[in-house]
Amino acid sequence: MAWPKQRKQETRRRIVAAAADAFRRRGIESVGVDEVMAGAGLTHGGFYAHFSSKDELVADAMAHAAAEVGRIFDVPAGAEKLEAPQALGKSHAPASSEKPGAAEPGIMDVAKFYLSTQHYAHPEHGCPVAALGTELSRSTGGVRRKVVAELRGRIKKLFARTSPALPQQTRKAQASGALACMVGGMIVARTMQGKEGAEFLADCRRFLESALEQR
Amino acid sequence: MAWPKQRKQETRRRIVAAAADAFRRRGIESVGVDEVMAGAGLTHGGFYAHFSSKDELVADAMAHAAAEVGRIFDVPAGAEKLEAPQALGKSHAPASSEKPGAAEPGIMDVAKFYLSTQHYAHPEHGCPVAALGTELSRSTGGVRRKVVAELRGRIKKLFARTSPALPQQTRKAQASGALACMVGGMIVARTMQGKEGAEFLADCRRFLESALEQR
DNA sequence: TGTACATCAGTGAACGCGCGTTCACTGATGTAC
DNA sequence: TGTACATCAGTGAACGCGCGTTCACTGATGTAC
Repeated sequence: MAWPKQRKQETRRRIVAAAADAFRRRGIESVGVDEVMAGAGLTHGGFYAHFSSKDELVADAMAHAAAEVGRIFDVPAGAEKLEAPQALGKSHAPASSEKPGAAEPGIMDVAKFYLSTQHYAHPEHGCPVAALGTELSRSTGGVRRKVVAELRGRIKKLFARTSPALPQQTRKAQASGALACMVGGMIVARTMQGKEGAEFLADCRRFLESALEQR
Repeated sequence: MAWPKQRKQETRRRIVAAAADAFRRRGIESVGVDEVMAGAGLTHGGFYAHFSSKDELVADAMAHAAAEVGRIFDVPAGAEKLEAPQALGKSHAPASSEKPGAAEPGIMDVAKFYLSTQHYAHPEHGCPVAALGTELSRSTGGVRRKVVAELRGRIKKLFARTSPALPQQTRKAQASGALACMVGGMIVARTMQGKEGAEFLADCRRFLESALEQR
């Protein structure tokens, strides 16, 4: 072996990160292999030393993007403090669980990060479903499998944040409905752009807050 | 003039309808001019006798698609019966305002059509935002103007369906939040596909129903 | 320690296909006489 | 009523560019001796 064995892996990771960024910023179909490779500081010819096709890259990039925001859905063990994940750090709205020992973690903790102006302003580091949802809804094979698995995981985590006192069906509806509101809210807000979009986002937060209040 | 003067207009309308169908089914970037023209029973060469560019077609197709589903957002005058629009006809869930003289028209009447299994199964005749939202969120020029105007109109109409007894801000949050839930619900459901997606949709309906209940 | 060698990640030119766009042509239709 | 003509919606070949993919080559790095 003439090269450091882990160097190729690191390059691949850099390509995946550049792809996850570019795809979320400008769309999967609009971004070519050459643009991704340039984003990773490489030339396009080397691409196929790492991936068998653009589709393989897309699948990896979606997994990478999902992992980047996945943390905000995680249910903290016990009443631990919920850290703002790096990607969406400095949210304008501190999660209520940041008061340690206060209320147990609820869906609103997630929603406040998801529907934050930070996330709004940075699709390239945000949820891949919010950035690429309708493109992904038409995807197939490995890409679609990964996306659907991610969605299932999120619903499960949101469900775990609902009140155990409620009937199962209500909890499930809250988890699904809140996810829908988050995804749709971000997509519509980003379509509107600017202040109008930011206000739409704020309304979605208010709506969810009220909808998830003690029932 | 050697040709019936309205024939060209009819052909153009046919092209726009074929485009609105194809775009919503398979995405704007994935559908070529030749595919649209074939869908209208024509050859691709004739396209530029009707449109100056593909982008002009996209703008027209989005307006056509919006009009096709726009009716379900309309506020019926007084307590008139709300007809299921042709595009989403035979919804599985009859709108509550179909009981004439009963409750005034609410957001749930819209949501039941929007989140119906009919709409779920037929993106090609459904809401363009649900079918193409993330592609549209990156659009510019005439396309984006038309889409944003459509979104504003919908929020206005949903607002008009909220209870005048509620504070303005609550009504606005309900209109925006419900729209977000509808759009995101349909996008996520269609990504999941099959029975899983249909169940997700049903949960979104339950969530909205509960969230919009008297407050 | 120093030199020749083997490896292979990355380079850059090239290929081929698809798609938006152009254009010379056709042939169906209505008009003029 | 019938025939020649003008119009122009629609045809189909072609162009050019972008993009996914391939491939012969390079040159930086570690190893052998």
